[in-house]
Amino acid sequence: MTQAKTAGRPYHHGDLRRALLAAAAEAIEEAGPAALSLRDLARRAGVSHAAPAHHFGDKAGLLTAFAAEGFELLAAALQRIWAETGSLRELGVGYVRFAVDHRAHFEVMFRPDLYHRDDPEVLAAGRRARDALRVGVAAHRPGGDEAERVDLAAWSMVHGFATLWLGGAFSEREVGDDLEAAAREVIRQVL
Amino acid sequence: MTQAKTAGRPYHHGDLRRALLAAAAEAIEEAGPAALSLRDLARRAGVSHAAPAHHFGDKAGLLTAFAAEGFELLAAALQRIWAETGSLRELGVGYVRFAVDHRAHFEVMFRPDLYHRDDPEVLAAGRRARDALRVGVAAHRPGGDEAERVDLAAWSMVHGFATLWLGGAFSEREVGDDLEAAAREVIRQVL
DNA sequence: GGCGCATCTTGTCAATGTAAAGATATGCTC
DNA sequence: GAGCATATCTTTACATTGACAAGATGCGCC
Repeated sequence: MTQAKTAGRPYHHGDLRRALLAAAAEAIEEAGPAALSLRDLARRAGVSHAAPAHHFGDKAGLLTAFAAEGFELLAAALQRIWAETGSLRELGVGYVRFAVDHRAHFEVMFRPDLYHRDDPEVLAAGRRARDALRVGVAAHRPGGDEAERVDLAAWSMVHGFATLWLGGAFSEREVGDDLEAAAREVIRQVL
Repeated sequence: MTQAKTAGRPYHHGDLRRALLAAAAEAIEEAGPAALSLRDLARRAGVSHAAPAHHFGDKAGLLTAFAAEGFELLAAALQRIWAETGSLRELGVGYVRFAVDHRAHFEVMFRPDLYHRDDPEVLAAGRRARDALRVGVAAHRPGGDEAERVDLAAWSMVHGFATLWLGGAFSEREVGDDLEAAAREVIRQVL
């Protein structure tokens, strides 16, 4: 027979890899990375529970690809912002904006115990994102050790702000509900 | 019979709750919170696989207690530092130091999808830690909105630095191997 | 001395990750 | 266009886990 038990479903999905990564984003946004289940992703994509293994090996393999995708997205977003505004502050706001808009990716990217941290693609994508941040600081404070320290401080700042916001650590009284406004005020403190 | 199958093990552990929390710290330091297994903790403590459920209900319950313990430890550490030095910078260094010295606790505390975020004990302990940070900023920059913004910036900064350090996001070239020195330099940027 | 209750064990079940082996489609070669 | 190698997906199976229920044990209190 040419059809599986579920009528209308072809034996070959066609674009399963992409579908699984999209399903992962959904699932993680709903319940966090800890609750992620490969079998649930397979169900969402309409394939058998063992299908994901072919594309990603194991669960960590899937999250590796997911993290790499996230770093690519972040690098692209930061490069676009820098090209359009040339503003270091906007670069920082963009970093925070990315964390909130791509919450699932962000939560996996910086949790390397969930994936294969030495995978070449993740490493390369991570470097691209990191470099996209660095150009802004280099332009703002050119030269030497000073720039290096400002760079670390700026990264720490926006990363911490994004992480705390996502974790719900800020009270309403502290930050209100306007993400970008709050981020801009905080970023101003370090520039 | 008064002995379980493993000779020498009494039926009652005596201090199982504390033993399980200690085992959790070990296990999480070894493999991260995602790989934590209640049955493994039970094995480490030398009790049956269902024993943890009595003290903590379920896995999230155990992590709730673990997070609360972490916030208590953090609050105590910060209060001690403030009392001894009265320095906002040292308060920040202490925050980073805590994250590294109590890595397992820190990694759970700010991941509320792992535990019961609305548990009264966690909420209270979290507030105590938060307040311990705030006093430093209030003393350093007294009065009004400005202090509020500096407070958020300082917290974001040290939290981001600690998180990125723990995640291995910094390269050796960027920070060297001296945690406190690197933290001090970065903190200086926001004060 | 006995009773109530907290503590811990044993047994069980559904769900999950992973591996192995088989089924099906796709594309390349001739 | 026929046949075959290979990528893709399914089925089956197994060990591990979290959670629940029911029973065993012993501590403390009257």
